[in-house]
Amino acid sequence: MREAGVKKPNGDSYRRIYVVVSRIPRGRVATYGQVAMLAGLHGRARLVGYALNALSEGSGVPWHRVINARGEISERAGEGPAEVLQRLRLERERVRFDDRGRIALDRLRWRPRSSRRKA
DNA sequence: ATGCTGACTATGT
DNA sequence: TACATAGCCAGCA
Repeated sequence: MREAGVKKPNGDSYRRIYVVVSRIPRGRVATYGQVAMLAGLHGRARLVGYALNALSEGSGVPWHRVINARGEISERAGEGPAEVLQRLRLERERVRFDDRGRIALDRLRWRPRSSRRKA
């Protein structure tokens, strides 16, 4: 049982995901799993990838701030400019990549107040 | 209905 | 650190 009897239309899931992604501040990143959890979809990280894939260009959703748990940009099927575009957009927000093309998640991961313990 | 695929992750080796 | 597995779930043949 997921959510203990709480009923929720699956179509609503994408919308929730977009809302969460839209909250990620500039210069910060979040992982697919993290977005899923914040959207009330714990354990359904793949769904986040699905939702972002369905996004259109002028959606205004900062999809480029979502990366995988290893701190890398996930590769899409086939080859496309999306991955390169994602890195360029992040670098423009001053997000740095190391030699292996990874981001220092410990340092740049977005920590919303709701999941932040007192300093 | 079944089976496969995919912008994923946690865990074990 | 890297690879293999199992779990995950929507969309499509």
